[in-house]
Amino acid sequence: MLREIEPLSRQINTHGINTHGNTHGHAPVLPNLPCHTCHFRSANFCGALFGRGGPATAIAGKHREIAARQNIYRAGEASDGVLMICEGWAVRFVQLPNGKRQILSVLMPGDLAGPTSLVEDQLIFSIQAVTEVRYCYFPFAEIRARLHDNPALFNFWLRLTAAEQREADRRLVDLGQRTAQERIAALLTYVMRRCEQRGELLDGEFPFPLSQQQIADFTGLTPVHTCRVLSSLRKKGVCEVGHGCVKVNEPAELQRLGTLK
Amino acid sequence: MLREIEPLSRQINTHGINTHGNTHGHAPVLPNLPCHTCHFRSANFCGALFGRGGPATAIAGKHREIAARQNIYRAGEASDGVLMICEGWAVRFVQLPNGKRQILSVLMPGDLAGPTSLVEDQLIFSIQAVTEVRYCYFPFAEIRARLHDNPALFNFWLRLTAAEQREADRRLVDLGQRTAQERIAALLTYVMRRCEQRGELLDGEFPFPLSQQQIADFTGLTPVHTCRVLSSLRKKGVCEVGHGCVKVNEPAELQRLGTLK
DNA sequence: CTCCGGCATTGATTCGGATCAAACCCGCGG
DNA sequence: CCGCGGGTTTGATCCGAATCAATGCCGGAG
Repeated sequence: MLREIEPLSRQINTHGINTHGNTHGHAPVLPNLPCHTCHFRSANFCGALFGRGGPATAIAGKHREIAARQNIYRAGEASDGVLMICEGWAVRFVQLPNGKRQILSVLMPGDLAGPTSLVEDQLIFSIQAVTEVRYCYFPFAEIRARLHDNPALFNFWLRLTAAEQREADRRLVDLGQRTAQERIAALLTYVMRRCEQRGELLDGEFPFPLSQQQIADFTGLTPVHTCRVLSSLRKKGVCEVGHGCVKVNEPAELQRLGTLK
Repeated sequence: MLREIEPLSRQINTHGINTHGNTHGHAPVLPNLPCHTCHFRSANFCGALFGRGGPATAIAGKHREIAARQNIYRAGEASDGVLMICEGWAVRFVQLPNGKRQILSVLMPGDLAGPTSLVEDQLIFSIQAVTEVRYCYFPFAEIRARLHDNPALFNFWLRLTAAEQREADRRLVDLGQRTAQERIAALLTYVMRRCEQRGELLDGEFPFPLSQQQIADFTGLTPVHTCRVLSSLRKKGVCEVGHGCVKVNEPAELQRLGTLK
């Protein structure tokens, strides 16, 4: 059987959740969750930003929370800051006029959403919470100012943009050259790796809150065909996907399917 | 009739051209083409890098030249610098083990190749000259050092990475959601726009040295199907592609085909 | 408990693009 | 002048994924 992913709500905040698609500009700030209790206080971006034990309040990253399925950011809105996912999953996507959508990337805790948007601009993508999401918001001006006199942050930023570019390149190859099965296997492998790093991979099992529709939007397929591929993977005994998580029985085989060619 | 694209060779250098697939590390440096004669001396990257009329030699960007079809950079090679295309066209692509390739982006004069690789790394893509190419090479260390005390360069860099990201996102949508005709129309429109900016769009006609095979590799299609789509566009009277250039009869229609949905 | 609505599943059919194959065109070397 | 070879064109066929459609499966509201 598949382990359930526990909804990370509850103990934090069940009231006051934004339920009508607001942007981060309107999502409620959580007053009782300052940076010093945040999981990412000393990791990745925040670690570089704050330095070793420096005062977290210097650059007021504000924690906010938003319910699943709500938009965190909508394409075209004014954007004067960067946000980091602290808890939960989100997707960065482009909404097409004909109703289709392309998911550009999956955002997991620690990820910055649209980091290259350090330049104020009309962004073409939107961001939507997949699960309930707690995130943190940093104004451009603060970051840019600090990039100059904070070498750690500067290095982090260069590495980050490089990594984003490389990931985008990889996805381009996926969508341009690979079959449905390969794309889906690649996605599962990618998420598995990331969960492994976060210590969330237990016995081949890891949380996976994306719906089949969302997998389809990510891989450029239809939900129907996505379902068939997942069924096929299940029949082959490679893995099972559902109920908010994935159980991988044959990691090597999954890896092979996603890397091949 | 279609206007021929004049080979930009000749008056510069017909001897000494690298004809055996070397990397920039081995391509001959052109001693007689210092920065002060370069077309891009005061534009884009170089403009920001050198400042207003500052000494071009401070950061010795070295001009090199390479013949069409040769590799400028090969995936996996050590990379300790950034290169800028000064003259000619190149493509940035991923070579797959099964012989297929995915072209990630088309590089035209003024473009930086793999700019996000300011971090030394194993790059997953290669770069190949489409026409004869003259390019310029800048070591990472120099650029990084100058990013700190050169606000113009710093801003340029932020804008550049943002623009790259946005372009990658757009391509992801193309490959994930659009039909063959739409992808090809989008490519032609993109190149037309860029040529227009460079003043190379005359009477709907602009240089286009990509082969059908290369268009196919860019769009994730087969050369055969690419040919069919081009034929269809020709029959519709929208545009003609061939002999190194494109003649667009109905820009609005081409635009529509590439943007639609 | 039952009804209802959204997601997942499965089958039948269609269609866009790949693949296979043959001819064609044209520049080039001999 | 001829023959060669790489890229282009066109036709016939195949296949992967989309589309259309029906059924099943919960989970939540009443």
